Amino acid sequence: MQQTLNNMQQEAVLHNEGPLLILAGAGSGKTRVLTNRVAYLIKECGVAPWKILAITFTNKAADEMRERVDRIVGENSQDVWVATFHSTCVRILRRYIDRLGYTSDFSIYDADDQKTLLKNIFKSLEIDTHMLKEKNAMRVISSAKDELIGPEEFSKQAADYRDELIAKVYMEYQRQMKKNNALDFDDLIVKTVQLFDENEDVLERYQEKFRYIMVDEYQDTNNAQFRLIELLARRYHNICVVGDDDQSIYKFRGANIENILSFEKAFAGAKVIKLEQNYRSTGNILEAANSVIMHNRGRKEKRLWTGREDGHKVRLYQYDNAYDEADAVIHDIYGLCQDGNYADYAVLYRTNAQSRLLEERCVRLGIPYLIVGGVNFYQRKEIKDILAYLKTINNGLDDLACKRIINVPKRGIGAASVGKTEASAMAESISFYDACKKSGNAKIKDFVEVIEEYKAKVREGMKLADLIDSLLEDTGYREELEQEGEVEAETRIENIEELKSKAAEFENKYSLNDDTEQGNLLSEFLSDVALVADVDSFDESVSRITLMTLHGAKGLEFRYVYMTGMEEGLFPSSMSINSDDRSELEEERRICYVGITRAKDLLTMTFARSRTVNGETTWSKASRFVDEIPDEYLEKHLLEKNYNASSLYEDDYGDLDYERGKSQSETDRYSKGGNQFGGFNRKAPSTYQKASSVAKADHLDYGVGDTVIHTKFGTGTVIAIEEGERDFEVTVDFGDFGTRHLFAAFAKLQKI
DNA sequence: TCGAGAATTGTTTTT
DNA sequence: CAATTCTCGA
Repeated sequence: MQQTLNNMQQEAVLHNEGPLLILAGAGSGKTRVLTNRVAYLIKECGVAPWKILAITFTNKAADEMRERVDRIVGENSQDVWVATFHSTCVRILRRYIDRLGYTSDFSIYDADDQKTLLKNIFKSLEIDTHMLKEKNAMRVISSAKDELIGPEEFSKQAADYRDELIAKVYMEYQRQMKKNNALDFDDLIVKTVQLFDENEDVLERYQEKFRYIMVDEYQDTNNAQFRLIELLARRYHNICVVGDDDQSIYKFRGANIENILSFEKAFAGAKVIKLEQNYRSTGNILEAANSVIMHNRGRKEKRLWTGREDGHKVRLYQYDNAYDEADAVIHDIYGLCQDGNYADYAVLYRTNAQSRLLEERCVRLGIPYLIVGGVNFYQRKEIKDILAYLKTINNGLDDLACKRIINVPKRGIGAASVGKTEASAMAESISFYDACKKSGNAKIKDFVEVIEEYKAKVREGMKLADLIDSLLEDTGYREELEQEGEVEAETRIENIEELKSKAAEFENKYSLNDDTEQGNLLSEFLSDVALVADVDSFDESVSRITLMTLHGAKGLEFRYVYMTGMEEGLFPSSMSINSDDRSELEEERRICYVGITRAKDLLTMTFARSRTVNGETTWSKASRFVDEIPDEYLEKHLLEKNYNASSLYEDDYGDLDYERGKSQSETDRYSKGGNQFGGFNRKAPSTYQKASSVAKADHLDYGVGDTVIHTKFGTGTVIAIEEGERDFEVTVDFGDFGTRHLFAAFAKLQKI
């Protein structure tokens, strides 16, 4: 990053009063501008830190920003309110939500919870899921909320039978949410807007508090979020938003590029500053990005430039199938990474499902990796169970949480008893938990007793970690897990331990904080946990390859980036290709643009002729986005023979540089155990760099026939050791885990 | 009440 | 293909 601010950046920093729209291209130093702006406001303009609000998209971005502000401003910089939209709203709501008829210990429902609730609603409304699927209903309701359309209004607008049905579901959904004293992610924004709309005094308080407002990743805001900041900034107009229309990739979540245009309308006289100098990528990478994004029509004209050297051309590789692709990419990284710092490498893909193959290769080669995305820590079963206990203790109105754990671990309370209690709750219109209290069922009584006991413990100020611990013992949860046995239970217990330490950490932070906005500890902890995204815990200081979706990579940068699965139908997705809405394809192109611009030094794009999707083998050609990059920026490595449909049944593999094993039919590749993955002992791909012996040991302290232990696979027997140029390649039979080829330096095998 | 096996369903992307 | 949901027998 450059030492001083360029002219445009400086102008943005110095413009401290009145509305400001910064159109910041990828890698143009927008975070730097934002942080410097905060510093300038505090140090030069004498603005009190607590009057500044900076809204980011992820917690990670918020932490990063806070850290950087700390570094420049020092001292009372922690008074600057840096948070995501969602956590900002939670903090406001915890304080004032009673005005809307909820209580401040409200629960936050994630997608799973929403789905459970919807399922119940579908059942009670007797909706045939062939007519309408929960998921669709959820999507429609969510986008209605993004547009601040409530159930009543939605009902009025309903155009057809399906809409009317959804309106009914929406209505019931909101009713139940209220009854459970719960809000979903969308509600957090919607309810805050509603709070402001209906309570002039509250709005005024926050307008006064937040005299200076900054919004990062502005292109990702949806209408509700736009409305929120518009309300807050209405009084003083000191609002600065930073965004890039080319990086708007969350349309499916309601993000509205139009917000960039409406900004100038909503805030008259807004100053607009463009940042077009890129400080991140080499010339070739940037030109590739420019040439791709040029094909979009709905965009503000701009062209990024860089002062950096041209660098290596963008490498393009074609492989026969997805297995080869994964294999080659990971091998390539292994070959390229001479300094052992794998944190410089990211492998990106369009869909989470693609991570599996890549992960497998990393495990096999013993190369450290981290998958970001997929299943969030907090949505694992065991964690959600514990959290449901905490929610039940904290918010007796949360029926969902209570029902989740009433028979976990098994207490012999089955569906029948639950149904009976549910009915009586309904009849008396009380919460499920209150109905439990009144229940005559002895087992349910025992359950209630446990919860009551813990409510008392919380009141007495028991530490969160201790609370979880004793919960595990008292309920027999730990015991049940242990009986379940073996490896599974162990990782689950480890996860719970992890949760305990996070709880302890949170409690420490909490007790140090004397913020007036904070409510009770348990509520705060639960909402903190609910709003954590997987990217948030991503730590770039650890040496490991990062595997994630292109969406997940937004806002990050890596020296080496691999964009995999560059195939028509996958990326751009077939959905967007078949859609008659051109903008869907443009969104895909923006995703591609985001991916390309993550790379600092070297970008590699790969695609495969065939790939298994949904258990079916599909054949595809290169993504159109690849074709949109002129040859002058590309270094192509294509297979010699192009696939065509007529040669499907011919021997199409003869000219490849490796043997394709006869037994490797599409179907038995996935069979468990054994070393059935083909292609490993083929000639290394041409990208496989000359090996150096950085990590290579001069000898191994085990030999053929020895029993060794591996951290992931457990114990195994060494079958063969081959001395490669760069490292020893060891073949080990791990029994259940099959036979594996491993690099000795990474596998860290230990003789036992 | 609960587990095992059968049937069904699905794929973008996520705060 | 895999994950989730459904169904049926004990």
